[in-house]
Amino acid sequence: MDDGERVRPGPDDEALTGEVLRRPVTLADVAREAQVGESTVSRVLRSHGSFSQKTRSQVEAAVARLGYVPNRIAGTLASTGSRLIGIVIPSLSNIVFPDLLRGATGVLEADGYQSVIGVTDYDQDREEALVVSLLSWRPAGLLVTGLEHTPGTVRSLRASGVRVVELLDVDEPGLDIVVGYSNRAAGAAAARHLAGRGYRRIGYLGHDLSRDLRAIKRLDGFRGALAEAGLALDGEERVPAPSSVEAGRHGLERLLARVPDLDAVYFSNDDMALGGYFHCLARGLSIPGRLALFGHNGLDVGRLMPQPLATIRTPRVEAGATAARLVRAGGRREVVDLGFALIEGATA
Amino acid sequence: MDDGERVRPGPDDEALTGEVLRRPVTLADVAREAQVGESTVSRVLRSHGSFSQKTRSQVEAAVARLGYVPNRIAGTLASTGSRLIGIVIPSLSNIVFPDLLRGATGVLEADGYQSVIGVTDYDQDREEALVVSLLSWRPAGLLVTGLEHTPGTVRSLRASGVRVVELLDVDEPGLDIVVGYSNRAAGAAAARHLAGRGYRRIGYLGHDLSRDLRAIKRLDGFRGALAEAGLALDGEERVPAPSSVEAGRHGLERLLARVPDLDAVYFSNDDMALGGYFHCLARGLSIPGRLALFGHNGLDVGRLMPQPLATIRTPRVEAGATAARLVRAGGRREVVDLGFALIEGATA
DNA sequence: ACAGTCGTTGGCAGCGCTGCCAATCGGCTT
DNA sequence: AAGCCGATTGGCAGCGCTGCCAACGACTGT
Repeated sequence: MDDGERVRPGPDDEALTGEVLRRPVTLADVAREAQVGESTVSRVLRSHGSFSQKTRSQVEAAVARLGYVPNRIAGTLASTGSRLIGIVIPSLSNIVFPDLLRGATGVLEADGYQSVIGVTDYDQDREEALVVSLLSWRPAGLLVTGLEHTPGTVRSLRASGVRVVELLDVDEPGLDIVVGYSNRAAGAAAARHLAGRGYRRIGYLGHDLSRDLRAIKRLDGFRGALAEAGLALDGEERVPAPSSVEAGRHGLERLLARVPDLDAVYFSNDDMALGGYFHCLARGLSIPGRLALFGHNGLDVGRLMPQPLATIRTPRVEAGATAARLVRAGGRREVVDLGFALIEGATA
Repeated sequence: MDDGERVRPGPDDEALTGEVLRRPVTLADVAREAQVGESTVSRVLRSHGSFSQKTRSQVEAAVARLGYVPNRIAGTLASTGSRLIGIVIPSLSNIVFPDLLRGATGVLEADGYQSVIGVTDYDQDREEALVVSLLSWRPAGLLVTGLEHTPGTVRSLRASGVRVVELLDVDEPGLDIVVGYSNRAAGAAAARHLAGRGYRRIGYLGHDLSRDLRAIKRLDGFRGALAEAGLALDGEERVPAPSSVEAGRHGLERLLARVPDLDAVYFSNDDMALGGYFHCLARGLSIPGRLALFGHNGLDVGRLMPQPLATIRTPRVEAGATAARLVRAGGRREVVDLGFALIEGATA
């Protein structure tokens, strides 16, 4: 094959070069190999525009022969908008957020998008830095958890002009699209359930809430509904650590030590509740006779305990999937409340 | 400020334009605003090369005034190597993989890298497609789970020249860097533990192993060590579904129905074992008197059960972190066996 | 006073691809 | 037979940034 002068060594004219030294294959190489123009190769690879069937096969053959992998960095720069979606979550330790990711990546990967993730560790300043960092990749959209952000984060988000979906909370106004459920309402539903069942000495066991705004809202809703039922929290314990089974187990022990005559406990989430359940099992406390337990999230594990956990199932995977769908659509600002479901279980 | 002819509208010369219509701020805008050259701005922003303190402040002021966010797409194209690391995992439902991600993102984010993730759903063909897709972003490195890949995946990986780390398994030769532990050895250790404790009627409860090669290796190691102790598996049940607490609970029920006189069960992982534990609790089977349980992974939840789960703690977060460190280093091919720890617990 | 140095700085050619536009080619209409 | 139209194709100017190189003082040593 003669293609005249060549500016720099190409992959096809130096059989002696080791693989590693060889320069990457570019679209121009494919064009030369397939005897067509660069734009034609580009069109074929993206199935965009028109070209003959013959051209298509030539290009595909050349691509296979050279092992060409398109460079999306270049493609993105040249066109407008990338196929990247940034996802910002507070943690990976709590299964809630992997669930969110799962919902989102499922939809995104099916459409040829890639997810770039960032983990804030519940730190709003870290979130701000991550948002800027993600925006520097010029993503097609951004999913962030929660509605509370620093002014800097809001400014960057606004200025970037990218579509933003805020997740898992609909209790405050959002920036653009909001997908989730009402944590206040969930807390209230839990309280009404417990009050309705006749529990009167109700306690609360939470984790470190200083950064978990949604857990605070649940507690807030819980307290409010309790008050409407003429009740109040009779005991409250907060473990100064992230939510975990361990915090739930040891926290309940401490809570009961301080307030022994509680007849029900509302936990900040299911992990905590599972820990509490284990504590009761270990101590031989009968459930719900001696003590009723109520969680939040509706994890699978709760459903499979010998006595299914009374809890609230939250739409985590659905929220991720819905967000992934909306973040690419051209629609306008909106709030999608996916609701939640109270699971009666057998522990309350 | 007079800067002569301008090719297209800039963000600073059309006060009447709405935010949305305004073209994004570029490095050239910052240079103009700061009265310096583009390369100078670039140097300042990357703290690379030399420049005066005065210049630095001018540039920083201009950046702040314009709200400039660097375009890493362009930066990556112009330079060599991106600040992206691709991470391919089989699932997000099993906490093992979020743990891996956690270890990796912790290290990567601290160094200004971003993680692009892909979920294969335990499908090797999907993995192949994802690898190509991730490579098209020209990542600085790639983390993939496991050592088994399609020929196509291997070819793409090799051809790309990017650093690859294979995770969570060291039982076969790898492509480049390998970080994990021996699943065979873990299975064997479990078997020796059970045999050593005097259990003789041993069963196995697994999930759908057709795609989970590491679980197969554990079972393989388990069987081997059992044989060395003069024992064999007396019962085996495989739930045709991904591992879950539910599969563990119902699977154990079926296993015991078929082989009632087992005195110990080895589970494919802790989720399954937890389900088994719940089944025993529900049925009032005493543990480990009537039946001993042994898991795999060493999840927190197992440690907090009324009777701590006998299991093997695997280095998941450490593997992610180690991989993240090595994938950027210039080192040579190597295998890093992080080992595992047998946790005696109280269920076996 | 002159050449050599070092710290700074700006200019500009790409990086690999896409979008736009013009050119080409058959086949058809009038 | 001339003119027209749609399908197909190639050329090339950027996209925003980095890397290289030359240029420019301000000093220094001789």
